[in-house]
Amino acid sequence: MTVTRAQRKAETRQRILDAALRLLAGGRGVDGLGLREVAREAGLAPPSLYNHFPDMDGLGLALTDLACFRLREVMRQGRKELIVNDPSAGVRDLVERFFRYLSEYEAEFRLLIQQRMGNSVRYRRRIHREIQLFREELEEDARAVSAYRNLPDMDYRAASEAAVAVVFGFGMVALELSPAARAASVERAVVEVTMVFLGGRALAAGAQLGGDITPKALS
Amino acid sequence: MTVTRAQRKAETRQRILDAALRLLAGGRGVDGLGLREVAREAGLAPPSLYNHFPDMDGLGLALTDLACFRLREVMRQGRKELIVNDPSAGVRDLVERFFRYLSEYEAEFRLLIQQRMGNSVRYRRRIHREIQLFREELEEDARAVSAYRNLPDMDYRAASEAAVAVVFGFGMVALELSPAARAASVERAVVEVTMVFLGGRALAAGAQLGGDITPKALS
DNA sequence: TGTACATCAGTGAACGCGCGTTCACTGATGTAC
DNA sequence: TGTACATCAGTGAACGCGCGTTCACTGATGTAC
Repeated sequence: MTVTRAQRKAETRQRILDAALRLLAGGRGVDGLGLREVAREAGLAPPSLYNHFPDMDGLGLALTDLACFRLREVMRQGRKELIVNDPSAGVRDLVERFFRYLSEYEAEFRLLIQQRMGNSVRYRRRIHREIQLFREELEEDARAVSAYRNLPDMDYRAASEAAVAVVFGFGMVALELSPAARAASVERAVVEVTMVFLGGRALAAGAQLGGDITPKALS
Repeated sequence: MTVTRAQRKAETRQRILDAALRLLAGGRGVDGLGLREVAREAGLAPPSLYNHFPDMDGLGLALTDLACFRLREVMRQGRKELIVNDPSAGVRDLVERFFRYLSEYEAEFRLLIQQRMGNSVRYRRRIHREIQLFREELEEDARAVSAYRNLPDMDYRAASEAAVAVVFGFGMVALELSPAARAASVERAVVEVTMVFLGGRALAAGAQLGGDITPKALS
């Protein structure tokens, strides 16, 4: 079987993206990437990049898209039955999936977070939308649990938003940590996400700060 | 009264920092700041900056220090009596203080968040420490509430960590919002921080995800 | 299948530009006597 | 207080450098007949 020109082109494009991600893994920002540097890392002459991206900004956008796509792909794998049957296990699954994503695609996550605060409105919007999608899935999951268990409604939007903030907060801190320390964070992350959803229920039940709380017997 | 040379120097230094912050307010990262650009904005010749900072990295560090100092200064003003007497008002006060900080020192906050994910280990550590201090204060506040009201202990560390994540999460999103939209976020932020601490109590009381919750009567 | 032509991914050399930084110098401010 | 000298914040000119990008070209791959 022969390899077509289009296939080779696609491969080269991927090689460029991979090279860029390898450089980003070193901790630098996407703004700090040089065209010549990326070309060198990819084993190409500098002008070759223009055969694949209109300019450096285009490369940045492609990287951002890649990272958005991956985040969605990985975080979409939550199993609905697990979540409604055993919400605790569902939360643990979510957190563990996120930490696995983090260890496997660290550079991409770093890119997302940096670009989220970066200087391009376009990228920021793109990433914001992606995070919103993630939040909406969590919100749906929380709704599903309530429905399945006949629990009273709560502020699903607020709870899912807080949970996302907690998870991404862990992501940002985890980038500084050794693999061992990261593993130790998983438990705390589970605890904190659990707190958020329990707090959502408590608030809906009329609990107030400064008062105590009793769990009702599980049905 | 005459103005000493040292005073003039300090003023010029401040003018440089202000100029840099003004440029950062435009949305760019600190890495994107050019020495000539900052000098121009400050009304100085480019080499003058070397009389105040060893190099551009030194300027970046000074900006980071400034931003850290301000965050601490603003967030330290919480009143302990308010927190223990009326924890709900305490949370609201905290959130409102944060949003006021955000509107007044937006460029500095942006700088902090960008540098937190930036490429200098030094800056990252510096900012991480600062956020930890903020968290520890929150933790103390939560402990104080429990002690004052004879409530059972909870996981104060996890709760304060989650609360900080929520607050900073709002900060990051708020940077994209109009002042009106920001004002509307305040309520949601209050709700979410409340959820976190209520969830801390609920978890300590043995509540589980998927179960319901009853508040005990306030003592 | 063979030939002539078109396409186009990749290249080497060159462009103008703004960067951070250095340096010798200026002149006002500060200091010693 | 007056004078002579030292300090040092600020300057204008210049440095070498690497940047993103352009351009004419090469040669393998693809296509038409």
